[in-house]
Amino acid sequence: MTTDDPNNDRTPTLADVARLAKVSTATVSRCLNSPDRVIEKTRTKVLAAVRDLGYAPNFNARALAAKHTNTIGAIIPTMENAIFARALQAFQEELGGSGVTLLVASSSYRADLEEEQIRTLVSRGADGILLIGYHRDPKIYEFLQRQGVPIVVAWVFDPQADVLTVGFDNFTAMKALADKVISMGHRRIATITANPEYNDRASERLRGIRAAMSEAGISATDLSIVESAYGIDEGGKALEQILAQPVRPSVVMCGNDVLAVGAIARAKELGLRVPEDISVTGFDDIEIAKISSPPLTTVHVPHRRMGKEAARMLINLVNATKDQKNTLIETSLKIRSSLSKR
Amino acid sequence: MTTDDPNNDRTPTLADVARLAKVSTATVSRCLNSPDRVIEKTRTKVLAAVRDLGYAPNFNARALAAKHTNTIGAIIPTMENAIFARALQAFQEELGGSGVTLLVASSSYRADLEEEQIRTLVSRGADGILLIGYHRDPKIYEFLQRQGVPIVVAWVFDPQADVLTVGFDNFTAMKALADKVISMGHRRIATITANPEYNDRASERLRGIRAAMSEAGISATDLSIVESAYGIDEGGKALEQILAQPVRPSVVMCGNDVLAVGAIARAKELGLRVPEDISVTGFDDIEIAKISSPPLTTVHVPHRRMGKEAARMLINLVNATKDQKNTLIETSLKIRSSLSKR
DNA sequence: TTGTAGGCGTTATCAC
DNA sequence: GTGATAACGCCTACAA
Repeated sequence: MTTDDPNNDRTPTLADVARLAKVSTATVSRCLNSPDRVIEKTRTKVLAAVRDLGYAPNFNARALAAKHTNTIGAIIPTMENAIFARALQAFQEELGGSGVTLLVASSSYRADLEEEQIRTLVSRGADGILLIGYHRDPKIYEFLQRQGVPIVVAWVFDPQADVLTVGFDNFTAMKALADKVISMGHRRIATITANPEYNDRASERLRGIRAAMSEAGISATDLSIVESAYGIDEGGKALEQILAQPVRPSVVMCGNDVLAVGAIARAKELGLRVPEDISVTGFDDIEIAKISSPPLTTVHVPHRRMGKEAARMLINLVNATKDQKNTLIETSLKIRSSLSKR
Repeated sequence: MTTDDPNNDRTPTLADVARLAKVSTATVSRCLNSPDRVIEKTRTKVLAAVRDLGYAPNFNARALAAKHTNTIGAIIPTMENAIFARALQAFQEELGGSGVTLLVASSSYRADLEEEQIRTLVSRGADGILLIGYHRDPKIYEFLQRQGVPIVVAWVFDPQADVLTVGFDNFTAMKALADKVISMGHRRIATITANPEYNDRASERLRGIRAAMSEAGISATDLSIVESAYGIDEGGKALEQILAQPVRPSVVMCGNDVLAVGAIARAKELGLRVPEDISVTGFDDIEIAKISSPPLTTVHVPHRRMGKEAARMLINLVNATKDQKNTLIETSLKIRSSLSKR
């Protein structure tokens, strides 16, 4: 065998294909990327060589030369939650339909990890990035802008923001639920929320509850707040904290459905009846809300629609097809039996 | 400005850093990759330049030159299921601890998509890949081997397989549960399962039920099988199919917990009491199993441990640290009140 | 310890 | 329609 015999065991390259098909590497490249720019006969010849060699293009080399990757990244707080998973699935489906592949990372709700992952995604050449929630170090937005990587922020709707958002108004949505709760006679309210300091969805929802109470003339001191990580067990523990307080609330408004079903389960374990002894509400309307017993009163969020819309916006943004605008996703109240009159 | 003025708006490169720090690109590269191979003084100088420019290495260029990416890929059937999410989270945590980043893709339980994603991961230069389940076209294994990309297969334990596996024995685990079910007096059994043809976990579990029945001298005709996609609603629909059959079974053994809670919810909606009128079992022991009402009898699978172990094996495999061997993850029965004596 | 220079596999700009 | 050939940004012998 001569030195430049292509038939050794390293993975085949464009050059190998070109040699076998007796054309130039440029032609092979064209066959793969814009087949119509090459004559039928040579195309079949090249494609045959591709198949014979089991050639697969080297993505990194391609990205390096082409300066785009047909890849969009997404950073979600966690995969261990149907909420994000559902939206992400729709996001991916929509992307796939346009031939772009998705790169996912999860930040575990940690700002430092998220920042790291943003840099990773950028250095990997993501053509665009999906982020959850608006609140983060301004430097990150500057960085992204400098790098020329377009982003879309989901889960919030904010026409004021200087980035594109797709989502709903967390304040209004939770306020609507709180209005309903109050209209049913509840005065002493407890809430289980994520740390609102670094989570704008959580802080807006909390603000919604406060606004509703204030409007109804209920003292802010009648709201007791427990912060908790998201999780079923965590919801249960938070409920225990609430019950340990001197005055028992008549309703517990939870930051999401996962916390809520955890709270319900624990309440029942402790011998309380839901909703007779204590009402519970959630947020998101994921599948467990329906099968919970009692079924959960919650705010319905069309996650799949949001994911799909985010993908559409991002694709258009990357292609600079046209000016995109913020898009509002409508939410609605889902009243089920975990909430009853006081 | 001269033509080679670095101070324009394209993103900075190694060369820019080198110029600013007045060293060669090789030195900059070394500073970043093996800092100890360069003297303190020049290192600080270089690092300062890196910061000033906001330089971030181009991942694709690095991968192209270095021929490895410090990246491991994982393809899971779906993200919309806590089962995989939980294992994947642990997988990622373990990888992160070793400085390797994770690339995730989800195949939607479709063999064709999975194959495509495997090729994508390979062409992106993944140093190793995690796959779920052993059953797939042998050509894929050949391809992976030719490309020199090591893999680990999770969710199954099979010492016979010619690839590394980490998981449990689906047959034995489900048989143990079926043994228990039968010991409680059940004779007419129904099962809701994923299509066993392309899902070796499902087919092994089904085989486990059959073996237990056979050992107990129960006719195979006393098993009624309903195939279903995984999902809460799907579980409910499958239960309806079961109830529509002439003879009602006394127990429904589900392929996973998600199907099981869906079946329970639907049964209750239809006025049946669980377990008095019909018992239900699951598989996996995810969080909803505990909060289901009644709580779900199921097979406990330590998903996080499995994910962590998979990461460890893959890292060692990539580094060729030492010979890896198949590792067995122990499962256990979780008996809760959704199963009662016949 | 540091610098020089060739190469990694593609794409894209030119000619022809 | 096709073929040379120069980038793309980084790593890594090899030399100094």
